Amino acid sequence: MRISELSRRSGVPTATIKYYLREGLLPPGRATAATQAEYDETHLRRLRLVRALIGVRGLSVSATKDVLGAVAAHAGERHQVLGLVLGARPVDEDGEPAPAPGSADVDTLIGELGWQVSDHAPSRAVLGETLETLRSLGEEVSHEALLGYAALAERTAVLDLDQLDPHADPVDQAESALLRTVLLEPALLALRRLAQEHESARRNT
Amino acid sequence: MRISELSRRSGVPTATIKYYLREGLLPPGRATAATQAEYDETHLRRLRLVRALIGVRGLSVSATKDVLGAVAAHAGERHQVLGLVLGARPVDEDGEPAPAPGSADVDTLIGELGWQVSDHAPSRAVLGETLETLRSLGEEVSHEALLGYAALAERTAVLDLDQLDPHADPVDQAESALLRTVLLEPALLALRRLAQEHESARRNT
DNA sequence: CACATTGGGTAGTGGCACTATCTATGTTAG
DNA sequence: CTAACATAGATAGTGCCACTACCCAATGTG
Repeated sequence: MRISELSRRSGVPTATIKYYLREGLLPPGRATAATQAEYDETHLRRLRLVRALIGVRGLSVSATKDVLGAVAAHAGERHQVLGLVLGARPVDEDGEPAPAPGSADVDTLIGELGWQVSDHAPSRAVLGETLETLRSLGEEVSHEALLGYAALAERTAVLDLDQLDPHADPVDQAESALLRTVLLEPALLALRRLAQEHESARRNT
Repeated sequence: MRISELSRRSGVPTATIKYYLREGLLPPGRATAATQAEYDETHLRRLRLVRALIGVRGLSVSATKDVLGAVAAHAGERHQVLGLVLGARPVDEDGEPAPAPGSADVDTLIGELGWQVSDHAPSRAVLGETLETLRSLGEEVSHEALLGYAALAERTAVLDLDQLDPHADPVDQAESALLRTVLLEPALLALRRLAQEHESARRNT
């Protein structure tokens, strides 16, 4: 199909599609001539995926590019992909591992839980920073509470992985995992909010 | 204290503080003269809170204003506050309840769980939209899985509420709840990512 | 009473996600 | 075969947002 059909079927203006092509969010079509290119279903799917990541989850264009790049680079290594980027901190100038400043607290917690995660997982830093900020605002999260949250996170992760189709090919599986990891985030937070409202009402009897 | 001290103690430039004052994120100081106003510790705390919501959680300035306004308006009605705005959809032009398009799925789920949440909780819509988007991408979340996530969300909420100090005054309690609800979000998502990486590695033996 | 500081207001900046326009081709209906 | 229309690719422009810089009259301060 040509760009106008891609646009019509996705609801995304052609100008925006061209923009995504320039930014590398969408692979170029197969050029048939100097001013003609052919797109297929994979482009359409990718475009919808990009829109979902940007629109539903609120990722920036560059973060979206990083995420998609990570999936492409590590497809087949599911756990790598799952631990990756996403919320992520900008990497060092030189694009290297990034020191992972992860506070001692976080390291201790992960050790206690027996979790095996790579040293430079950006989530370590996110976790550390968030807890540090809360502490500075006088809202320390106790170690026990943290263990409780971690246990629930672990069960959530089990649920996440149970939903992957083990027969799908690695690339599809990685993409599916990505989609569910990232796009379910707003849903999980919404569930928490609703549960809080319910629980709070319950306690106030 | 005067604005320069507020700036020095918070690390926020005076120009930015003035901006927040204009935007209503920070209440004006007590004016002592035409070109002089006095700020106190509550301003400092509020300023740090604003910075945390914007910086750590990534809320926009206007969303931050809405959140803080909601807390002020509903302090004392903890469950109202907890269910409120936050991630939120922009309200209708007229600022009314907003129809809450919440899909039938979501209503069913909430009914099944026996949760008591207000009809116009924005989280309903967020949840519905997210699930709908995933479905359109061919990643349907089964009803059973959703029930599983909801159960975990409920336990998370219990943990959240357990950490509130029942002796604190309602306003402080509402603020504390807000802080923990909103600021813990990145931390909870980070825990999920780490848990996914661990669980995925574990399964791959 | 000289002078740096402040409150309040207005205008400017840089980044981001598009969006519009232009040109040199291509395609296609008649 | 050609006139009308649709690209691809490039460049420039737009609107919004979160600041940021500057200006002024009015202070407070040594």
